[in-house]
Amino acid sequence: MARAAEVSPITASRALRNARGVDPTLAQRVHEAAEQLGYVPDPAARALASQRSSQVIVLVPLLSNTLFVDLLEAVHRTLFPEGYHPLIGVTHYDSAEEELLLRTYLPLRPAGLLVTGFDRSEASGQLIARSGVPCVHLMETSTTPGVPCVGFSQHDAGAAITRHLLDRGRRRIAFCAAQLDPRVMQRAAGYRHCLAQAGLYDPSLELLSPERSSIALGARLFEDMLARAPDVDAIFFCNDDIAQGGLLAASRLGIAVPDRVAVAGFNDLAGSDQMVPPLTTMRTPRSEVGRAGAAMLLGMMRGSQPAPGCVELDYELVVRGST
Amino acid sequence: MARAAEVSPITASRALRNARGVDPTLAQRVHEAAEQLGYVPDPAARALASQRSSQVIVLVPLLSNTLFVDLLEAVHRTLFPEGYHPLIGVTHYDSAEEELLLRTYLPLRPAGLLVTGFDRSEASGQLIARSGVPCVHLMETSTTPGVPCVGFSQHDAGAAITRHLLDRGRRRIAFCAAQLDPRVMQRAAGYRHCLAQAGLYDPSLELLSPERSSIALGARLFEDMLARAPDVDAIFFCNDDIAQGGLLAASRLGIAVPDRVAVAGFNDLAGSDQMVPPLTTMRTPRSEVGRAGAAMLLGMMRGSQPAPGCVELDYELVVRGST
DNA sequence: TTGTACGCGTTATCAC
DNA sequence: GTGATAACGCGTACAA
Repeated sequence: MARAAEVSPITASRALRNARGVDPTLAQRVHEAAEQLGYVPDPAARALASQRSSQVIVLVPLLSNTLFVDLLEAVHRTLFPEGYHPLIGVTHYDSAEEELLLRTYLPLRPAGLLVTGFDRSEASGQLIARSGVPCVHLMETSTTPGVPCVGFSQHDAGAAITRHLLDRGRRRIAFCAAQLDPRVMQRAAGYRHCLAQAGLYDPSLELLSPERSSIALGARLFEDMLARAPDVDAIFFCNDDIAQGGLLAASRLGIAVPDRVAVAGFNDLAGSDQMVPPLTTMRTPRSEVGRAGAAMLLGMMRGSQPAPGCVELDYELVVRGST
Repeated sequence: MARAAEVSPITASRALRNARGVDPTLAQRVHEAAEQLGYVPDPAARALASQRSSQVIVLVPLLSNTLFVDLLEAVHRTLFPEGYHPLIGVTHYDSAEEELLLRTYLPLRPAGLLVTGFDRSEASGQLIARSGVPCVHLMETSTTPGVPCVGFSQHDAGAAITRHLLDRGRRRIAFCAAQLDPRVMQRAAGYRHCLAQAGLYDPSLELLSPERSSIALGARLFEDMLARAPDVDAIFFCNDDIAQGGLLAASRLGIAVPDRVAVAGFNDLAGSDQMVPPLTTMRTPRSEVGRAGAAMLLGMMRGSQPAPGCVELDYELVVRGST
């Protein structure tokens, strides 16, 4: 290949990497030769020599929540054109799985690492830190300075939608949650904070299930909640999927929404706008989190000087018929 | 590391790969030494020397359809414990994107390749063939012998659910579809075939939209279909998400399901059992497709002698309240 | 700006 | 069953 372009191998190498310090004429010749020969540099040899691959490990809890699909989509759109290749790992909210994924993929010497939230095992944290691989945390914000992260305040967003229910005149506002991951618990804290300030917090109106979030579970939680506290006049579901399940249960049981019970969700997932009635929810900036997080990582991978801090994004209340 | 175990590097290499022809005593010593040192073989060096990595490229059209998420989950569960690592690529039903992904990832010298269906560009097909990488096709079946694939007959499944509607006494059976990928069109063919045999095929009852499948689109298709042919007494939606949208539209418009119009979906996605009324649908074996496809690939990667052919799996009609 | 010499960490080959 | 040697195909470091 270098022969075809009549340059030394190293010049070809530099030209193909678009490294600086190569005569444009030679670079041109190299690119043409590569094109004609269909030459593609071997990523393995490249990784071995440079101790760095073009892969970026992206760890998400699930793919069954479209939230993370949107996030991944944005990450891909941002990284791929820059020559970095996302390698998706699914943790299932399991720190042991996350650790195994890190042990498996960190030896690939990835160029970067994108992880969800801050909650992980001690061992995982150390694996990341000792690897020296640039890492950005997504979906949450941190108060610790110097930690690269892009997210929004789950706490405040949870409080904001609770306040919306208060503003609608509701007084017996319940909270139904599943999964109970850190971000859900932060929303729960926001809910409590908001109601406590209003003097309306009642622990018996919280229904927390460790089960995997699903539409079917939402239906069950809705029924359980109404059976337990028939006087509830609003329910804040921690995620749109269980909120949709709640709305469907209401429809099945003939319970008027929002007249008898208002229903609010979280994340504005697909289909929420099509429910009957349409679901009030909090639109969270997951695509923007993916984009900005990947962009921050790009900077770090290329050796940005100023240590990037924490980027806090906005969420948006979407008021629809269910409240 | 080899020093620590007091053996030559090559013996260590063989021991760690569990290659045959190593004294169990030495192998033991090597494994212990690796354990103590926290030694992990470098995948890049391994790939460079052996011309083969442990990665398996998996190409799916979308992640927003939980069908493919289930598929990927099963693939991961099958490959990962065997030391192979799925690398997910999303094509968005775009052959140019698929080709780019192949051009990008094939140079990694993956151990195997898992692709969705048979419909791809000439160039993509050649890239795969010339790479020599073992490849299994998923979700469809092929009549061509010798092509490794795991799937089911989309055509017959489409015909079967249409027959169910006939059996329910419906005579004006419509077909609503989105996305219009090859598998959707095969279901359409099954629908036509079934109705034509019954002498009830009416092209004006087909509504095909190239738009991306979604709940919102399903609602729109439902309304359009009823406006166009008020005498429709059943609608077969090509996928559960648009079927769910149809049911929600019916609920919103006060159209009785199934009394006025029966509704059937396809794939049995999350939430279909929670609809009001619950959605009749075709349960497709995507997890089994993932598992069996990955298992077939495992055989090929390890050099199975008998060229694996086509595995055809079963689907299952799930009758619920909507019909 | 370009080139030389070397090494990255592992496995293939072939001898012992 | 085990080991010596070489090579995999690039990039780094330094020299020119």
